[in-house]
Amino acid sequence: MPVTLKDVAEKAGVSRSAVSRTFTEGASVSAKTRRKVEKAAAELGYSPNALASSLTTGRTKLIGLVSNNFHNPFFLQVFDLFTRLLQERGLRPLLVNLTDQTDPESTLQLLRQYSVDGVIVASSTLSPEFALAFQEARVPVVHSFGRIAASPRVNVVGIDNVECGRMAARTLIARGYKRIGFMGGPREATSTIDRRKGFNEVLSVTPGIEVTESFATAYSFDAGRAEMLNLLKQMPADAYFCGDDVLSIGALSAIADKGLNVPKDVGIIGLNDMDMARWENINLTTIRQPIRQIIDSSVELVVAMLDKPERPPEGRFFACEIIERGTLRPVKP
Amino acid sequence: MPVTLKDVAEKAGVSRSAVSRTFTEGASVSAKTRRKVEKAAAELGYSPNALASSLTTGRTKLIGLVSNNFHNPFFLQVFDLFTRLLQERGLRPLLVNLTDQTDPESTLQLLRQYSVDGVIVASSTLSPEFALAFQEARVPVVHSFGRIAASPRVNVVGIDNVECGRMAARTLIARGYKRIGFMGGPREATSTIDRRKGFNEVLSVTPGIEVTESFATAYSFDAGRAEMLNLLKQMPADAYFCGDDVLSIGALSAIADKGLNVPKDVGIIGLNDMDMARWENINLTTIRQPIRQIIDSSVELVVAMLDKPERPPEGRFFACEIIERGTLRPVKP
DNA sequence: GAAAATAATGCAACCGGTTGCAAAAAGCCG
DNA sequence: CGGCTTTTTGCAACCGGTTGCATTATTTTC
Repeated sequence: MPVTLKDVAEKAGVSRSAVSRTFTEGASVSAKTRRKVEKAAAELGYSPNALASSLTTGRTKLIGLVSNNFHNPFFLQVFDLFTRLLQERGLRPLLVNLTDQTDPESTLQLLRQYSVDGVIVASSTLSPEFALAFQEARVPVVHSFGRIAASPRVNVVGIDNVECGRMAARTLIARGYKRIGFMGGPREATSTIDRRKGFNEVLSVTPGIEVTESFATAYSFDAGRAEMLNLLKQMPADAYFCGDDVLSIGALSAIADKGLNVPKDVGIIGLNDMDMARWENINLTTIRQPIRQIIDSSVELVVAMLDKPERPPEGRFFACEIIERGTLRPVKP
Repeated sequence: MPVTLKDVAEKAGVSRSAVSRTFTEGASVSAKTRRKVEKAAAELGYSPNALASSLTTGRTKLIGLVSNNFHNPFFLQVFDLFTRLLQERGLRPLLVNLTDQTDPESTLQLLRQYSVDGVIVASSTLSPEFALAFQEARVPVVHSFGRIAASPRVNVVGIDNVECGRMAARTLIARGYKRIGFMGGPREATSTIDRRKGFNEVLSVTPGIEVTESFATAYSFDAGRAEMLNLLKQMPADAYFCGDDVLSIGALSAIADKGLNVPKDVGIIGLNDMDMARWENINLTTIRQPIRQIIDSSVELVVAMLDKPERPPEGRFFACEIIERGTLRPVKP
């Protein structure tokens, strides 16, 4: 039923090769032939089958977009940007929702069956090993929002979470908070581990600070709220560095429940600067992750891999900045 | 470089057909051959190329997932569910972000190039014509969150927005509100048109009610906030039915800014019951859209179309329910 | 205007699979 | 064990394209 190359060739009175060349960038076709072919193609409503051509060219222009963060509104922005940027380059995102299936094997196999040209792993919770499995299978891969490494074994684009931990600590110290809490995301997430490390690194060399720590079970509102409700049962700290923004918002709701005031009674600083953080009824002080740059760079990197698959892995990390809003008290004069 | 059917056939000492049959459900292969083939395949790490096989079978198991709602957090839930349900059935979502490109032609062509088996259009703002273009091109299509029609020309799954408008109106009347506002989404969105219709239908036959109406420029926080700030310049109504939840949250932030109390000074009812609506610091009274049922049903319908492409178009609509939370005053005793 | 260089074209093989068909192998029966 | 039925197997053609190569047409050059 769908119209093929052959149909167009017959209608235009030329060979199949001629039709194929008409639709191939930089192939040799005379103006006359091209005209005939284009006319026939338009009349028949022909458009070339990308999958058939991929058989010989070895390129599908499909990019696997793999994530396990379908509950964090921050990632809607991530998907929006990724899909737009990929589309702009003529690439097509094949979306994979990992749910709790974090073993790379089955995903690798799936994406191979579809001959994706490359893979983007968008996750701040997956271990570097996940992306590494693709790399080892010689599938071009970039881990976005992944863990920093001095000499990465796989392409990674993201932020320096250790440095973010330091920034958070310094910020809280500068505001004069003395009893400070780390309320991390899931214990095993690399982002949690790294942020905690940087955070403690600074606080441990600062005299007169009392540090506590706890972990939410997920990067989600409910987990943040539950954890903060728990913390509020005893005497809470003066201020918390929360695992991310959505966790922070959960914590804020718990604090409001208890009738405490933010930032007077408890201060909160988040991380991500998701769209919602600037909403006036949330107004969260947070550490901004330069999402646009991260995603731009990830796409650029995966495209570079397509052209040069043997390109050695690279790590690209972007600086974060503190976004001052209303959930921390002002710096002491 | 990747291992093919031929490699496996040679290693196993059988014909290519034998290998193909081993991996084809219900094909005739002896146990002995199957064993040999599976052993060879495992050793070589073979997995069949889904795209090559699609050439002859005519099935890619790719489903185009098309949306223009990448800014509404409600749709993260939508994408989560769609991808999970499709994956469970062995289907692969090819994601298309419409941005402002709402002309179906280029999307249709794109999805044809990739020979998608079917298409799901997930949008409450696109006109029915969008999905219709696929239908007319004989591409199995389902419009999710689309507009209700008595005898639809294309498969649609969603809610009855007119009835939702009525529900909202009745709810506000029951609470004793007299000065009532409709704060719609984009003027041209079918969902806006329909909700407004049902809303006015009820209010126009209720004596003693004063109705006003206005429209936000998008289903977004900022648009909701801007519109409400505008409304608050003059004397606002007692209660508003807002286009959707994210719009409602924007409106709530504007109201809080002005120092007014919800629900005492102004009442708000939204629509969707997105995850965020139940967050304790939002606590939005809203009309719940049965998202799970809608998406289940959409996937089921698109699968049914794959098996029977000539299936006549069907409309499936689900009932909504009022979710009482904190943004409307209680019913008068 | 003829020879040489360049461009355009079609043939045929190939990409990685599937499948109808006829031949071969295996199973069944008396 | 021979004849008959059923199952398994390989051959070869095909799905919808691309591409190297040899052939033919066109252009350039003197």
